[in-house]
Amino acid sequence: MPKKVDHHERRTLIADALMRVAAEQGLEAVSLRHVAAEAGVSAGMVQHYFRTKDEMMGFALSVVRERGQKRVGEAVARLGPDPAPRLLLRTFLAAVLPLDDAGREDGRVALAFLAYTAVRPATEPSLRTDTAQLVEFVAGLLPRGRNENAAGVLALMEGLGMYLLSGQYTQQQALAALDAHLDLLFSRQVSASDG
Amino acid sequence: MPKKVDHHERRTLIADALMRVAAEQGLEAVSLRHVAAEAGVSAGMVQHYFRTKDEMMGFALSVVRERGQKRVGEAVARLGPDPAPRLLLRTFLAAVLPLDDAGREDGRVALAFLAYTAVRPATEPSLRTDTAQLVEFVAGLLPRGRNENAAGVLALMEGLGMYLLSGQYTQQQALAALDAHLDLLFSRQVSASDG
DNA sequence: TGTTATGCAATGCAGTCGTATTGCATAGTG
DNA sequence: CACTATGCAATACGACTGCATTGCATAACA
Repeated sequence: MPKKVDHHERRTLIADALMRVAAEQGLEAVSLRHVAAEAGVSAGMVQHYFRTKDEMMGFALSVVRERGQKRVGEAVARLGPDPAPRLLLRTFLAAVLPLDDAGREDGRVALAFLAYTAVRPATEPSLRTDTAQLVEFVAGLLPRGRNENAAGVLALMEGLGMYLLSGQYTQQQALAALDAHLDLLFSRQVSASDG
Repeated sequence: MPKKVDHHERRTLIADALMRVAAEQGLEAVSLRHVAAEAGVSAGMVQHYFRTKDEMMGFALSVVRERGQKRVGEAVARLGPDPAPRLLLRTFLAAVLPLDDAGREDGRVALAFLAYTAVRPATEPSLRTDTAQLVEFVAGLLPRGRNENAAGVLALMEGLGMYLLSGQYTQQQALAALDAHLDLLFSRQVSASDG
């Protein structure tokens, strides 16, 4: 059999180019030829590794997700064993937020994909992460009686991400809002009925 | 001079069709001919009322925003004069969330536009609402000492909206998260709840 | 009633799209 | 060495895009 090429590597190379195009010019600018040019390869090669455009999009989407999970995992691992719940939660949330350039680029792409998949139910379950699991994870880190706020924490994070991406909040504002929220969650309060 | 036609009405008619297409098939499916077909008019007429596609997009975007503001305004006005801060805040937030079908459609379109304008700085300032003013508005409704949580409230709302649109949270979950957050913010006060 | 600016439809054009097809160089196998 | 599956490039094709242009009916004004 002929040439041996690392398929996955080639596909990732192309997916990276796709994400660069999407981050800079939006998902509508993503075409086979455009991606090929960005990747510095021929359009034929893109076709060779992805039989259809949707297949390419799907693969790129999976790369985005994996990259995000990897970033979060590394940030958390950097905390060492048995970190304090609040610190762990904050690290997790901050790792998801698009704070540095790389994160911003990924965030732009993720946002584009979100709008993209909002219309294509086929690829949706891939992006529709195990949010329920995330909610449980967050709930486990909150003080007792605050379990009901877990979903809100994730929503706050997502919203902060959007405001960051659209440039309406600065990094400082977003982190301040995040910390203010954590203050609220981890502060001792008297609630009227059960909290 | 010839026929007298309500320009704004025609443009709105076309923009409505555009939003229907965008809500159902995404913004990439928005083309002059497609929108014209959806509106039940000729492609030439669309061209007649919008000299360029970008002009049409911009107008549709402004319609989305106006519609949203109108919905919020009406919901707030329905409260009557001098509503309690928490009720006013909750009403405002719930009015922004995509809870009914109409809101969901508008939300889809808004999301598509968000990703769209994320790449086109020209139209961005139009969508980049006076968020700062909103933050101030929210801050004025929060109990004293909670001003720093205003930005977080907006982010939470935005995030809940996204989770609602992507189907990751149900209405009940989103409203529960919203109320749990309000409970936290208004911890000393009467907790309200309604469907 | 004639004039004319306007509303609107139809067509054409250059460009891009996704994809199917074809051709070929080549590296690994027998 | 001969063979062949594979990597990859190139091209063709029909559909679609935004936009410019053209033509014409008509309603308001002179």
